[in-house]
Amino acid sequence: MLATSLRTDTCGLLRSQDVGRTVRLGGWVHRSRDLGGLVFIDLRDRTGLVQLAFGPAWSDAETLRIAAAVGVESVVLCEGEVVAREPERQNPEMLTGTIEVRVTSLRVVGPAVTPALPVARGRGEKMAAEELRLRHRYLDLRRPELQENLVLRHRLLQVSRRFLSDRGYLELETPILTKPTPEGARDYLVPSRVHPGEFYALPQSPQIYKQLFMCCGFDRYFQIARCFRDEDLRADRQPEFTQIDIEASFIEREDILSLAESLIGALWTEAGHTIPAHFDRMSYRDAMEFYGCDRPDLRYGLRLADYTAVFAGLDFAVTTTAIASGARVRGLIVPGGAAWSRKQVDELEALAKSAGAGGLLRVRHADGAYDGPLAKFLTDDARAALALADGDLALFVAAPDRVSSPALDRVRQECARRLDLVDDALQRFIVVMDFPMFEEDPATGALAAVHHPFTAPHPEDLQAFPDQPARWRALAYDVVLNGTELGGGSIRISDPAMQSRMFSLLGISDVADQERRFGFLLEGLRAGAPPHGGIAFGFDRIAMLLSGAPSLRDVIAFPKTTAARSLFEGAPVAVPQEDLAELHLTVTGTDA
RNA sequence: GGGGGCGUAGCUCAGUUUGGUUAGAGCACUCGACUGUCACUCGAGAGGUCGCGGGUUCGAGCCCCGUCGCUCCCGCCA
Repeated sequence: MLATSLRTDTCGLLRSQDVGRTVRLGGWVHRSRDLGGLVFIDLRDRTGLVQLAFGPAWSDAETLRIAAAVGVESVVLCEGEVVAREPERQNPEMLTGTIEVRVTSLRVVGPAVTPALPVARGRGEKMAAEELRLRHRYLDLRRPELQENLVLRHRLLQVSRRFLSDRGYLELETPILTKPTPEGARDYLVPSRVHPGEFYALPQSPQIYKQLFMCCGFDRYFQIARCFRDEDLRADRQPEFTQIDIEASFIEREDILSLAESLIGALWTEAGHTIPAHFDRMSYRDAMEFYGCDRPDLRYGLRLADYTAVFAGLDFAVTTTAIASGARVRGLIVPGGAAWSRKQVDELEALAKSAGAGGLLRVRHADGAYDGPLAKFLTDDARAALALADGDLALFVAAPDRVSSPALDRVRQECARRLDLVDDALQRFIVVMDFPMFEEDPATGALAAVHHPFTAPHPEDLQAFPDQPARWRALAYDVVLNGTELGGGSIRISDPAMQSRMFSLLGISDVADQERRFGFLLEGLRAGAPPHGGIAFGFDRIAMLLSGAPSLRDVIAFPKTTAARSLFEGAPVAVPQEDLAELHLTVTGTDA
């Protein structure tokens, strides 16, 4: 399939059945071994490696001379015969190890300077520093590991397209030059040359456009969409990233979720995994109550529980004061945790404190005795209620839920890590749903959208608490795997009056302001909008998980550093004054 | 914006704790030898702005101050 005018075959696919054939190959010199009279070259292309053999019995003197002299990473064309290797000369570590190509002619068509970092690594040899790998990406991307990652990425993209297209979803494109949105993440701005002082923004997501597609009747849309957010980076966060963006009309929540389950199933299948056809649903409320976070890792237990009743009657100021002020005492019981040293438990407390908790209460039960600062305050009833088994460590936070949840989440994760409870082979998918519509700023009381301002409120809550939006749940949902959010979406607001009310609740109460900022959505909704909703998956993150890569940078061909720079091509850069002038821009605040 | 880690030969690292002769090793590279290697082997050689700038000192890779880059985390990411 990959044969061309210059080659008959590719390196990595040659096998014993090719013995006797005369082949032409092209590739990169991966490694070479010059034994004097004999020369061996491992030739590499994207399909793998094959050993080229050069010897006086079949290669002429000039071919031998070239083979001995060619440097690694040079590109060569060769012709020769595929020969079976004698059993003792086979290399079981190579897929092509039962054969070799006895080369009769060799041409160096792309001589290479000595590579700045090694492409072929010896066993156990470390990779070059990531800074250098990014600086010399043209070499780093030659490594089979990264090639495999990008090939898997390609296959996942094709599976996504085929899957969605087969189900009637249309791949529709949306603009890259869009309108700035003051909400959410910072925009990347693009100055307009023809309109002085005006700017486009790169899209944070195609959200509004895909809703407009629904208003237009396209009914089912998808896009492998590049999105841009000008926020600080992480190992799993890049300034430009790819989403599988989906929207559909005349659907309800479960329609989208079952589509999501099937799509995830198709992607995981492509990567060689078998996963359940159905993901358990969990309410946001339960996720926070039992795991302290909205994307719990269910590969292990250590569930949180409410121990307020146990502490209510105790003569212990820390908990009684907290309970009196309306807080709860929540915590978890860690089997085996009693073996940890004072210092190890202190480290857990430090973790809880770094998440905002005032402290971490602890009591352990070992050799029939209760131990720890809390132990002497525990009555017999309290001990019975806790029901600690021998070897258990119990950890508590007495604080409002908004404090205890993140603190206990961190503690739970660290305990699981220490006890080696995290089974990497498990894939625990869940759908978290019924998120609150808004989160309240504790200082100002201002409402902010938990998902985004186009998410529909739960109809039950609209009915029950029409004037208490802080109590509304949203028709939003996240797909979560092992503590990682793979994607999320919602049923959207299709009623323009409701959408206008949403903007008001979020502080954009001026109608003219709403029209100026979101008029193009409101107009679309007013023109007749079907019930619709959708979901978007973080494609890079999925590719990262399925390839086993430790960083998003390993599944993106030319990624940015954590300072949002491209070390390879060198971006961003300063531009000449005259280019700025044409864009009506002046740069201030730099020393240049 | 804040905190942690790292920065020494083309690459990976040692040396920094306790300042002291000419800064070392492996791989890669150059030259030489070698007809069955597959991380070939053996011999020889070349290769250094110890990230950068300043300071302390008789003397700094090592101590101090500043700064740059990469990275991990917090904030941020509707």
